[in-house]
Amino acid sequence: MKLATWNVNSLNVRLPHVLEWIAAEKPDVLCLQETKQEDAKFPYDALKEAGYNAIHSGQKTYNGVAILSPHDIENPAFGIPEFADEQKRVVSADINGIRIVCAYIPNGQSLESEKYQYKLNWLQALTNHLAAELQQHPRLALLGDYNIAPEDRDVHDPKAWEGQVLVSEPEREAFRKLQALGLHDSFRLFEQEEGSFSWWDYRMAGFRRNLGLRIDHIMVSDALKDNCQRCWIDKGPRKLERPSDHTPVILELS
DNA sequence: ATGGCTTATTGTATAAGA
Repeated sequence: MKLATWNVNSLNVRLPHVLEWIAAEKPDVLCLQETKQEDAKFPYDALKEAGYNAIHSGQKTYNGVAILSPHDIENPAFGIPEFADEQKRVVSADINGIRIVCAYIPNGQSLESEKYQYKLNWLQALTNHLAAELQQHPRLALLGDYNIAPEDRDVHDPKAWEGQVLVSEPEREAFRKLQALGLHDSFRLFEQEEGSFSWWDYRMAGFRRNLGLRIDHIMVSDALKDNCQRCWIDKGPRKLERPSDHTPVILELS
């Protein structure tokens, strides 16, 4: 079983890349973030033709999350219960006996911004919610754009990023709180190349120079840890014309 | 190297992303 996550930065623009990618990779689950479109515009038909069912929670211009799968998508849920949020950032469902949680964690903008406090509050609410979810669903995976580089080795130039969002200590502490629930960063269960990133700035030839961050993650619960076979980042889509600034992360489960 | 890019919007400049 192959699980994947990809921030597409507008599904309207990126649909051709997504269709091409699912045809080639045939993921059992693909979580998308930043679809940036209302549900009425979501391309259910094109995905169905490609053999994929989908659930989506979207809005115009910003945010928007979806789960795609060729399998049945059961018990869908939207958002974080008991955390009122206009922004469409979470969608969950059961697929092949695994609780899939697709999240687009807030960026935070800057440490001084109100959006940063929103990010930290949001992470706390997600963590509380997942603690309860894990009681109900021991087999759980949290996939998405976390907007957190958990360690310095996930940052191309830690010195240059000091004091920025995505790498700050409170954000990393929030990541460790997710780990404390018994969630494992599946990428780090395996030996990986140095300089492995999932996002590169559009500017400054960031991709060509590998000036990236690893901020897209697939965490799995204790019950799934031993099923992890391989986790990797597919840089292929980042090389296409008009790419998303993020590229897919994939986890193979036995 | 604090943005040189890219997205969206009922646009022709602005906001946001990371």
